[in-house]
Amino acid sequence: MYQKLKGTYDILPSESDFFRYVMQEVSSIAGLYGYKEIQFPILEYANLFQRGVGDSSDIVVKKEMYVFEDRGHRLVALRPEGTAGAVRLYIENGLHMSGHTQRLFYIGPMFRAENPQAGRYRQFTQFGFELIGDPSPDADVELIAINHHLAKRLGITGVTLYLNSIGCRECRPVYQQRLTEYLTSHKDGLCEDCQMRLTINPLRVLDCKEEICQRIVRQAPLQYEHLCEACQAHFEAVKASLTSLGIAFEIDPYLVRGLDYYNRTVFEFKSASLGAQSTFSAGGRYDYLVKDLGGMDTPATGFAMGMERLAMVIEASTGKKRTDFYRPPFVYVAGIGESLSQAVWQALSFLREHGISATTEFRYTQLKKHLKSADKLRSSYAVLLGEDEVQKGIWTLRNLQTGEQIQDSPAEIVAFLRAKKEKAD
RNA sequence: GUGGGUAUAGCUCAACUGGUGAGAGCACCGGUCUGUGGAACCGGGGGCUGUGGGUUCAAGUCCCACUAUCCACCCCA
Repeated sequence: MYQKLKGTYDILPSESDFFRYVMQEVSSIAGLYGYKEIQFPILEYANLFQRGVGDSSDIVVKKEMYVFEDRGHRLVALRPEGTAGAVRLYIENGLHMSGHTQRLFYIGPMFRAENPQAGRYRQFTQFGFELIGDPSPDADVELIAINHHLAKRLGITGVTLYLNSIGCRECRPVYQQRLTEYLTSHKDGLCEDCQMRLTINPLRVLDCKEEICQRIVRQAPLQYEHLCEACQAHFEAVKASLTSLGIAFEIDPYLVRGLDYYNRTVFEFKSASLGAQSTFSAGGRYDYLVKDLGGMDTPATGFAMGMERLAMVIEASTGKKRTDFYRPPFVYVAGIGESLSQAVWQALSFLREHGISATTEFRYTQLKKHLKSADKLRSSYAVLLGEDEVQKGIWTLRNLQTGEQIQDSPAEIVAFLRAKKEKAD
């Protein structure tokens, strides 16, 4: 038997309405904030991601990218994240020439060759929001506000927003220097991994979970205490704006982003209901990336949300299962007897033309079978079509919850159903 | 890449310390019931017990390897 690849998953027909609901809510929020959807390839030149994501990120260092040579001997990769592709799209299509800030969002599959775990897949879905061209603190705040709004809209509870500033290319090296000095002086007390991190990316030592490292880290100098004036002002403005919007946050001085391109504001939304992979949305400012990828010097900020994790959070906080979102066809058409195919088709078409979802089982001729099918599909109504109805040119409509039946002309019944359907929606 | 748990029907799980043809519930199909479903009753199909080796008179059960899956580390959405 063929099996799906490790770290991938199937969405079954009983679950797909749930995911569609989540996606619709997200794109509806995007619309409310004036974000336009963009689409870019899943497959790109591998060096776009190597540049974009950064050489010290684990995606590159630990070879978590799906990279291969295509038939033209081009080195290509399945995108491990969306920002690099979005920025490439921005630059290649000259969107900066439009003269205003670009508010973009995307949704789609991402790929990382990691070992799967609860809430972590090799193929997963992210929706990302990117705000390109605005350096203001309030641009960062807008993205956080979108997360906040979305959580509220989806009925998510028990989430915490963690916030930090990681400085800029002016103040970060100064801080890193101090941090490195401090950590080097305590090198012997650090775990093996951290001794290595010390040379690659000392910031990573900060969120090491080893107790021996934690003891040293607790005394370490903190970035947000060593911000330059401009970064300090930016960070204060973000905090002030969040406070005035009534969005609660916690400063996490050890919050560091895995991707190299971030500066200043970084944030994560975590849920206690998720297990070890508790972050379901994360983002921050990336003022250097556009230029690094060959564009003009352009400030930018954004975030990405993991759909699978978001789905788990929704289930945990609403108590609903994904199958609870299933939407059955509204009407089931039951053709009773032989040679009714034409009448059944006419009824189905008439219903569908009026926006009413309808289905049938062509293979059944007995009413009993039909009703069982309608029951299994969980349809609300059944249209009964036998020789009587066909001769008289009427339909019998059965309410499948109450068993109530009425007979009327197709036009009247469709009008009735449309009213009922609007109520149900 | 590393560590631990698990692997029996489509799903959830049984099968005493190894011992006669591997069971149940749900689901599925059919019948009781040829224009009235959800219930009940009766019947039916389905499993080389994850794969491959080994120990034994005898393996679903014990041992080894592999694979898959879950959880965790690393890291991340």
